Amino acid sequence: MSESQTIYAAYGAKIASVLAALEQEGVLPAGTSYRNVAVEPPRDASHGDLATNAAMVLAKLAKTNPRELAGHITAKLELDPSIKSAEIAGPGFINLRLDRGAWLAELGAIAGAGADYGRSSLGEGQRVNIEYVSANPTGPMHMGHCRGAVVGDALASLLEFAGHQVTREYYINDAGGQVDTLSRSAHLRYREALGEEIGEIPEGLYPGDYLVPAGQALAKKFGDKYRDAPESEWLAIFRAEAVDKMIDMIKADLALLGIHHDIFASEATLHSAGKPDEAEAWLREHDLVYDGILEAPKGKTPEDWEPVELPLFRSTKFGDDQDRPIKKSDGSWTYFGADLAYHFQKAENADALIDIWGADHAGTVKRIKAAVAALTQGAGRPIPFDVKLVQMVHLMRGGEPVKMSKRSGTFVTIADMVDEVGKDVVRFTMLTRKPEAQMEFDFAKVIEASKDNPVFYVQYAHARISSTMRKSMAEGFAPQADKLHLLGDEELELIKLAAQFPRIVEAAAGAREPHRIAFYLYDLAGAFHAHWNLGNDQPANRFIQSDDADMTGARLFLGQQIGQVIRNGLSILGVEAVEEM
RNA sequence: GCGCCCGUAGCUCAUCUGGAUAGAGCGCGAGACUUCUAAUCUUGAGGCAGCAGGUUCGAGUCCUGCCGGGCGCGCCA
Repeated sequence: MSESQTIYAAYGAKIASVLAALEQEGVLPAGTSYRNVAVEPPRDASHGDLATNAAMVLAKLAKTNPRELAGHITAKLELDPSIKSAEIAGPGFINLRLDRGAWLAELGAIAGAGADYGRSSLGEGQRVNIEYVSANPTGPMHMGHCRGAVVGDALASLLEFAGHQVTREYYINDAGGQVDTLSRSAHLRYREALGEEIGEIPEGLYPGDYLVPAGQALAKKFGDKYRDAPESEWLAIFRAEAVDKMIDMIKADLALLGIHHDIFASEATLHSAGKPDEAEAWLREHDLVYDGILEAPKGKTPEDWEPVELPLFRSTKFGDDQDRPIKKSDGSWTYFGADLAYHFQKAENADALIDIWGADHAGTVKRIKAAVAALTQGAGRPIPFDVKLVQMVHLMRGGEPVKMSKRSGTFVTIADMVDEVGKDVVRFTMLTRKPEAQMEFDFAKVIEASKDNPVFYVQYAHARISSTMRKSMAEGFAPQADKLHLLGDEELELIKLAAQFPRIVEAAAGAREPHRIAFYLYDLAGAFHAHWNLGNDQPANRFIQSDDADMTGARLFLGQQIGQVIRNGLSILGVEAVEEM
């Protein structure tokens, strides 16, 4: 469906045609831009159903004051039979009150669109590449990766729902020193699997016992061939084998969260394809890479600092504080050197790039943005590139911080978390805070079945609706779309909130903030529960009226559509809409 | 020292990318409850949006400077 079927877009179009008419009459100058004209629900419901700032935004251009221009606009709007009143308020807002029918019709629109209600063409098929997770393949996924994984995945779904063509990508850092360490750690476990007593894991190797199966697999595959061989003979082989194992493990961990990437891009492959060399050659041609000497870092005084000539990328030309080396003094590529080439590779098949990073990488945002700007502008196709920083999650249990130690290899893994609280709780909770703010995750609180817990609250609303549908069907009732005029004012408020879903989707997608969907669902669930509670005091407000099939049918139809919107929202977040609790 | 992020009710957080009188939940005060799922409900108090300027019809939102908190700052990844 297109967004023109939703109520806000429909009235936005009506206002646009009024403005066009005023342009013809000469009240507004020809060719006026209506970019800043907004049609929104007023914050205060007593102001009406819809509000527009058109008169305030355009008054200057029309060489008049906002209230006078508003008069011209309202005069035309009032001719529309579905608009009950158009009032000028405050500095020049125009408040519209709509005929009840206009709102009731939105319920039909929800029913008609079903799982597609709220879907938008905002993205215009733009190809967006989102790179997220990209944890080093040296161990299982742990808490530090979790938030970025969920935020990235929800953002991907959100952008898809808003009409983008999304690629979900994972960058495997399988070329640096850490995977050499992994290889050596795997070799140790390999010797262990061959029956050797390895004792304490030496400092500098990965101690976690997740490498035990990898060692066993290597022993099975190679026998004792590499037990006493020099490192040079097995390092690369063991590295490749171990990385494969780690990636399998990471994929399994991600699957527990319902996350599946389209592309796993290997840094090692990038190197063997010569991409960094290509990028360097191109940058040198354009005088964006030169050989130079870095200044010693400020603030702290490194004891072993030695000035060395290195190939430097002119990131200062694009807003960075310092030019950055793309190769080390031993001639190998720096992480940045490879990452630069990697982003250029991604840019070749996308109209926009998004990276989701941990906040501890904030310091490298400028250089990579500089690199993307240099390379894509140079290639004649500059593309937008966002880096979303995701802040730390502090794990708590009943108000006490959960202790973790990297040294001993004991950290809370994603598998542990999902096992303890469930996928839906992990995902939803990670999305109930804006990503750039720090958050606490308290194991005790997130599984609490109470109003304080947003996951539960939203799912409970959906379960209540489902349960009502089951019960009413059993009693012989059915939702009826043609009795909606029987609905009362409180029910109309619920419809108005549900009707906002498409706007929320577009706003969240535009801002690239999936958490807005979570907050909206919490509001919608709250409104539903409040409405439900009316039935506790006044049985006449209950959904099922055993002596009134028409009223029951109308309310069931309403409930059905609220449930649909909750399902659509939860589906963006990757959280299940449960039928019962 | 420099860069980035954050400062909103006692606490945890929203505020729809500049709109009207800044909203929820927890906690606190006062009431209600043999239920279409009480896995609660109603209601009250509580604010100089860190501080000071600026931009404009209008600023929690944008800009500048301070203050406070967090993160980062080698050729690591």
